[in-house]
This record gives sequence, C-alpha cells and structure tokens, in this order.
Amino acid sequence: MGTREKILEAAAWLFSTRGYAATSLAQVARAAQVSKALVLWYFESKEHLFRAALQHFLTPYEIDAQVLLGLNEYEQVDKLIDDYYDFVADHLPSVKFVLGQVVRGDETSAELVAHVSALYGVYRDLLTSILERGCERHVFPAYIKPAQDAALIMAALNGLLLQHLVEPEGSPMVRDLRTYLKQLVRVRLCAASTQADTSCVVPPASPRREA
Amino acid sequence: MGTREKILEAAAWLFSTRGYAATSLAQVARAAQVSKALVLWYFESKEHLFRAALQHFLTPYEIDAQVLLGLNEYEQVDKLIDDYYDFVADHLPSVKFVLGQVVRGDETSAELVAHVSALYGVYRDLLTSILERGCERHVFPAYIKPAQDAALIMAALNGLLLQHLVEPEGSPMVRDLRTYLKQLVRVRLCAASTQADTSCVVPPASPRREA
DNA sequence: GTCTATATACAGATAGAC
DNA sequence: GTCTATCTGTATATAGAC
Repeated sequence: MGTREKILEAAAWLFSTRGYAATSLAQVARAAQVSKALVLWYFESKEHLFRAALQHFLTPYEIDAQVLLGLNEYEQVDKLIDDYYDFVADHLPSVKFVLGQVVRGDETSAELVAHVSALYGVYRDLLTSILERGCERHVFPAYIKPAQDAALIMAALNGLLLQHLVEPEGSPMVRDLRTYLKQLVRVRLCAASTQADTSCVVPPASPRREA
Repeated sequence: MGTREKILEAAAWLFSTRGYAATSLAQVARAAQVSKALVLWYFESKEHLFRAALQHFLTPYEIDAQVLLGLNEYEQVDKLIDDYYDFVADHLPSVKFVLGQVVRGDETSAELVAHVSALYGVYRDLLTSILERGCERHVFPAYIKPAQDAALIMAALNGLLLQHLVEPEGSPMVRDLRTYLKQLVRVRLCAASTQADTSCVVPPASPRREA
C-alpha cells in the first residue's frame, strides 16, 4: 500500500471515530507512521485531507438492484430489507461518521450527506416501486400506499440501526427485531388482500373507562 | 438572567451545534459577552463547563405517564406515539447533541447517553405494558407480541425523527408519515381480532392516494 | 519523497489588578 | 465578580536539508 493511501486510511479512521476538530495532523501522522510534514506534502491542508477522506468513504456506497430479479414481490421486499440492513451494518464506521456530520450540519461535508441521502432515496424508491407493482398486480392488499409504507419500513429499519448504534453490544434483540419486522411487513402485505378495505377501520372514538 | 446561566446557555448551544472539540472557550465567552477568564472563574475548566452543560440538557428529560389515564388502549398507543414524537421534536437541539455524542462514543458523556437511553426505555416499556394489557383483555389480536411490537413502533418513530433531523426543512412528509404510522398501528392492533370489533367503521380520516 | 526545524496562531488555564 | 495580561502547550503550516 502506497504512502498516500496509508495516510488516507489513517485519516479516514480517525476522522470517523473522533470527528474533524478532535483529530490532529500529528495523530494522523503517527497512525500512518509518517511525519506531520509528509501528510501536508500529500494533502495541501487539513481541510483537503478531510475532503479526500470523505471521498474515501463515498467509494463503497453503491447499490445493486439486479439481485431482485427472479424473486416474487414478497421475496423482493424481504431481500431489500435484509440488504439495506446488512449494508448499513457492514459500514457502521462510515455510517457513524456520516450521521455525525448530519447531526451537526457540517457544511464541509454537505456533499457526503447528499450522496448518502441519495443512496437512501434509491433504496426507498426501489421499495416503493416494488410495492407499487405488487399493488397493481393485486398481489398486495388495496390499502397499501406504496410511498408511505415504503417510507415507514425504511424508517423502522433506520430506527433499528440507530438502536444498533447505541447498543453496539452483540445484543440479539435488534437482529430478532429485524426478523420480526419482516414478519410484520409480510402480514401487512399478505393479510386478506381480497377482503374489504380495512384501512378505515378504527376503534371506538369514545373513550372506554378503565377500572 | 445571571451571568452563570448566560454562560451555561451559550456553552450548551455551542457544544450542541459544533461539538466539544470544535468549541473554544473564546467562542463561549464571546457568545455570552464575557471574558474567557470569567468562564473559567465560574466553571473550573472546559471539561467542567461541558459537564455542567450536559446537566443543562438533562433537566427537561422527564416523562409524565399520568396523561394516559382514562384512555382506552388504542388511544393510549396513539397518545404515546404523539407524545414521544412531539417531545423529541421539541428538543431537537438536545437530541442532536446527544445523538452526536452517541455516534462518536464519547466517554465524557456516557452519563448523558445513559440517561437518555433510560428515558427511551421508559417510553418503550410503557408502550409494551399498554400492549400487554390490551392483549390480556383481548382488545388486541393474539398475534401481537407486546415487547417486539413496542420496540418496532419505537424504531419507526426514531427512524422518522432521524429523517426529520436530516431534512429539517418543513417537509410535511414526515408529519404525514407519523399519522400514517398511527393508522398502520391501529390497523394492526384492530384487524380482525374479533369480527365484532370491525363493526366500528368510520369514514377514512385522510384522503387516499391512488396511483 | 521524506525528514527536522521552525514560524505563527490559538487553545486552555493562571495571576493579579480593580 | 469581572477584567487584562500572560504563561504554556499544541495546532496547522512552511522552509529547507537530504
């Protein structure tokens, strides 16, 4: 591995775990086993180094929609849920970093945030189109609103991943919940599609007094 | 407002928006319109100031479970969802800050993270107990698993709030999704537990989007 | 390309006048 | 309590030897 890449990798790691301000060039240099001056020889300034590190993060953010071919609608939804979850779980350091940037609205990484948002949008739109197709073909019940259901499924996934982030312990809870989410989605997409529309079924409006 | 409070408020704001490392005492002093030395006179060190700011954030983190009395199970679930969402939305700066600390696993704020996690747990457990009670009384369908369903609802809420964070623009999308989530939960909790319960059909609350 | 040495700025923190 | 002046360490960045 070239010296430049060594520096870049060290910088990416440090920036992602400690943030921009809390990471010094001296730390980067030490981690990369070079001198401070060499870091600035390759990357004009700390700012430039940071931007280069961002690009390093962006590289793996791609999505392959081809894997869904040949599956029925239910399997497609299942697979998309699993893929999204696994993808984010596999890139937790990057995700942490991006989330950190998002949270503090850092202007220097607007591009990164936009890129990740776009990727998120791709997943959500893909899920939406699967649901749409399922509805058109009457495979899914009529009360499914593709855009909204897709958005909520993604929200639930992001919530689980957030929990995964807060409790990085190998708590099997979150993994179980992913399975439970898939079951729940399946029930919703399966449930009595031929029955009358149940989307307008609500409980009694008048409060029932408790004992 | 006393000088100490003025400093504390400025510090809390800066720490929450820029993070610990990127916030200097000079910035805090300028924001509070005092000298650097005075900041350190009130708060022994930057570290102490930070911890004091954390306490400032913790104060509003309380929950009032009394508001659920007198509501039936469905209304309780609805209200809990709304309350949790509104609470977090009303404390977005604090939440951003906490999330930032969580994301970078900052040791100095482990106490804050623990406190917020505990609060989250309270909400989730409250929701779980509502679902449990509903199941015991056969108001909710038998396929409901209180713990898992509660966790997923909370995850979905957190996902929505995360989205709210990323797109702070007044996009009505997220707010609509909250309503849709409540409908979806209601359908799940209502659906055909007993056919008698489906008699309570009212006109759709919101217009349906047809593709 | 890689280093040491150094310039310059700013950080957190202290001393002491008022 | 509040300030100015200052100390000390460390940050980014540059200069120049090799």
